[in-house]
Amino acid sequence: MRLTTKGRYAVTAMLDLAIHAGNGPVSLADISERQGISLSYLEQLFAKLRRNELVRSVRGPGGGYQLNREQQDIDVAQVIDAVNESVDATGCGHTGSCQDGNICLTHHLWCDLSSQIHDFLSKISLADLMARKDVRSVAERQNRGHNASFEDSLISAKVTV
Amino acid sequence: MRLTTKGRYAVTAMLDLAIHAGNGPVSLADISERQGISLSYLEQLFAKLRRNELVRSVRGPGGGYQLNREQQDIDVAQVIDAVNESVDATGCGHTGSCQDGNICLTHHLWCDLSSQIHDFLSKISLADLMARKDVRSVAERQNRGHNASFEDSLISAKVTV
DNA sequence: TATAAAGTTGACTGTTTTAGTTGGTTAAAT
DNA sequence: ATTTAACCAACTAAAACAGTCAACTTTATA
Repeated sequence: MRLTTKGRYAVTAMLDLAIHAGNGPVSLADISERQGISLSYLEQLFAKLRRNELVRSVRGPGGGYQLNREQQDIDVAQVIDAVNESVDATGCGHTGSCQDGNICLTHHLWCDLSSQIHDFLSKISLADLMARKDVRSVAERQNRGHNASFEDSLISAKVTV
Repeated sequence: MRLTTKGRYAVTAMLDLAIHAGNGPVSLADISERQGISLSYLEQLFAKLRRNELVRSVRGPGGGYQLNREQQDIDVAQVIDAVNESVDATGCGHTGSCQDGNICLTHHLWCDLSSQIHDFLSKISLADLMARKDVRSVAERQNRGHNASFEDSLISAKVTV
């Protein structure tokens, strides 16, 4: 199991997409600038996110990416699964052949851990993240830092509830 | 964050140590044979486990390793922390400087996940694992497979409760 | 229609980690 | 003295990570 910047970047980028939705497609260049993630690396990640039908793309000028489902229907586990090869803590991929055909001494422990993590992450949707105070204040800071129009910011968007 | 064979090996080896306690020190060669882990790799792992005072060693013939505390006082999180550099899901090591000095959009999410995992793993002790049916049946199989005396097996040991 | 913005794809690269191996040295029991 | 086993350090092959680079295709718009 691994959770590295790859999975973190993917979730961050998807959240950025959710935050800046409503003004049409969001370009990877914008996400790159706001979140400090290399553009070329984002391209790789979004190729996977698109293959997993979490986002859809619009080509040409003014194009970019959009969420392919409602914010409450995309959870963090799905995003990480899309770019990583799943959050599996076992060494055998749940097949149970960890020690030459048989299960190893700690097989069930890692199964339990895997489902624990997956449960936790799958219960958090992009909508849930958007609602969090800490997320909103960071988003606000990021919008101030750049040439974002006030219209484009989290506060003025319909997100304000 | 990463949980690979390194951490899994460490927990498996510690559990093997717990299972075969009571017959004096357990040699790494025995663990290597039973659990299918390279001897030299075990040496590296046990160097860290010893530095973290989870095990103590006895040198010379008949020597080996023993748990340095009671089985119920060693939990899975401690073992993984000893060989890995902790189960931290953040990229900044909880410092909060993920995006040039400030926290990134998803910082708190990874903090939450980290404590979730740590909580889960720290509540499972070696004694807990020993009590599990699946662990005991695997241990039994492993003892049958080798030249282990019946005295040495999990069932005949005082573990039977 | 030319141009520029943006996605799409594939190959490549430096670095780190993993999972070992090799080859020794010490310490202690026989 | 010999053997057993812990200790230790250096090295390695393979993989993954994080990212770069270059060459496309699609599409809006001037």
